[in-house]
Amino acid sequence: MADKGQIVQRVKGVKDILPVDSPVWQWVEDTARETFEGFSYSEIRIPVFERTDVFSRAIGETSDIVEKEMYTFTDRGGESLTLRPEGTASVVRAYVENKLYNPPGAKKLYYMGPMFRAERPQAGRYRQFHQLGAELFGPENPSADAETIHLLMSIFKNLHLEDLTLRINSLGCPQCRPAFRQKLAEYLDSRREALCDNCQRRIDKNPLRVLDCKAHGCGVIADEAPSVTESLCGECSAHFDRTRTLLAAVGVDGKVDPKLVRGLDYYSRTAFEVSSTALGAQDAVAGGGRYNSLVEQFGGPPTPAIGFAIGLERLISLLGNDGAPLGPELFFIALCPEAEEKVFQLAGALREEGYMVDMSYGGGLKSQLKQADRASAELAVIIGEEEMARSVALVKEMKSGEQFTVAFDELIKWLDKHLLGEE
RNA sequence: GUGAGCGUAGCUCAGUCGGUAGAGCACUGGAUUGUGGUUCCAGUGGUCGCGGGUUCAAGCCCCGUCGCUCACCCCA
Repeated sequence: MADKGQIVQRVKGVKDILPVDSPVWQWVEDTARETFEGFSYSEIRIPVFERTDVFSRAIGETSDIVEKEMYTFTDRGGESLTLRPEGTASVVRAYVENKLYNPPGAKKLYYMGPMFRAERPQAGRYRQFHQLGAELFGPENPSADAETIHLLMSIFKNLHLEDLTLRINSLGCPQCRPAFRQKLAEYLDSRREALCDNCQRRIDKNPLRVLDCKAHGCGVIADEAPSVTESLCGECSAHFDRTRTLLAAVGVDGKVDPKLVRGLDYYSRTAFEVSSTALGAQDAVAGGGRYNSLVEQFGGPPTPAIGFAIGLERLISLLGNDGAPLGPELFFIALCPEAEEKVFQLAGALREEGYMVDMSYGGGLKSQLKQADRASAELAVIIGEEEMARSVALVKEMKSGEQFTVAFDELIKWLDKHLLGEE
C-alpha cells in the first residue's frame, strides 16, 4: 500500500500546530474559558460529525456551505454523515435532544474545536480550522443580544486586541423582513444592468446578499438601496435600539451597518460581525446573530437564541508570536552510569515537588551543557564521578555562569530557596 | 470551481547569456581530555518539487503534473 520511505504530506488546507505555536493557542483558549466563566457559560463538547441533515436543515439547503463545502461521506451503515462545518447546528441539535430547555430559563453554552469546509485554502481560510463559539438559549430580550456581543468583545479585550471593528445590524423578523426583501428586490431590479452577474442572479434568490457584495459597482448601488433599518417593524426597531443602548452602557461601540448581512440562513433580528483591516481578504474574525426559529426547526419547543463564533486561526494571526516557550527550571547532566542513577532519583523527587525538570540523554559535558543552553534551562545540575564521591551536585546558573556545590540531601531545600526565595 | 505568482541545503534566500551547485544562519568537530551561550579555525549537508521535451550542455528554455501562496467566490 504505502510507498516505503516516501514522505507523506498533510491534506491540503490543514495545518499542524507546532510546539512554537501551541503556547499562543493555549493562552487564547484559557483566556476565552475565563471570560466565558465570568459570563456564567458552561462548556458543551459536541461531536465532530453529525448526520448530514443536521447541517442542511440548519444552514439552509441552498447555502454555499451545504451545496459545495461540506465533507460528506457514507458510513458503513449507508448513512450520510458530515464533518461539522460550524458549531451552532450541532449545539442546537444537542440542546433539543438532551432537553436542555428543562428546567426553563436561559442556557448558556460555549464550545471550541475544529470545523471542516472543503474550500480552496487562502490567507485566513483553511479546510480544517478552529472556532470558539457561544450560544445563549431562552431569552428574547435585547439584554441577551447586548450581553452576547459584550461577551464577544470582552474576549477580544482580554486578549489585548484593540484594533477591531464591530458592525451590527438588524435583519428584521418574519413579520417585517418579507416586505423589505420585496422592496429591495424591486429597487435592485431597476438597476439590474449595473450589477455584477452574480448579483443579478441574487435579485430573486437572495437580494440581501447584494448588499455586501464587494464588486465596486454593486457597492455604489447598495449604498443607495433602501435601508433595512427603516423597514423594521416597531418591535424589531425597539429591540435594536435597546440592544444598542445596553451596549453603550458597557462601553461597546458598534457601528450600525445596514449593509451587514450574514451568510447563514438562520439569522433574524440582530446580526453582527467583527473584522480587522490587518487580515487581508478574509477579514472577519467573528460573526454571529440571533436565530429564533432554529430550536423549533429541530423539534424543540419555540426557543429564541443568539450566538457567535470566532475564527481562531484569524484571531491568532492578529496576535503575533511573542510567546517564547518556557524552558525548564532544571536540566540534569550525568557524566557516568552511577551519576545517571542518581540523576533519575533526584529528577524524580524534584518533579514530584513541582519543578520543571529536563535531563540529557547522554554525551560529554560540553555537549550536555549545550543541550541545557538550547533548552533555555535556568539551572544545570551536573553530577559526575567527583560529585558522586563527595555526595554533592554541581549547580550551574546558566545565565551568569556562577556555580554552586550543593549536597544531595540539601538540594531540594537549596532550590526552594534559590528559585522560589523560600526559607 | 476560476485566475495569478512561487517551488534551489534544516531555515531565509542568491544563482548573470543555458556552461563545475552558492551565501548567511543552523548543525558537527577543534582551539578547551569536566563547562554552554561570545570569538577564531575546519567540516557535514543538494532527487535544484516530480515527469517528459529541446540542446553538445538545463536550476535557467518548452510541455505536463503535484505542492505552496495569494485573490475571486464564500465565510470564522
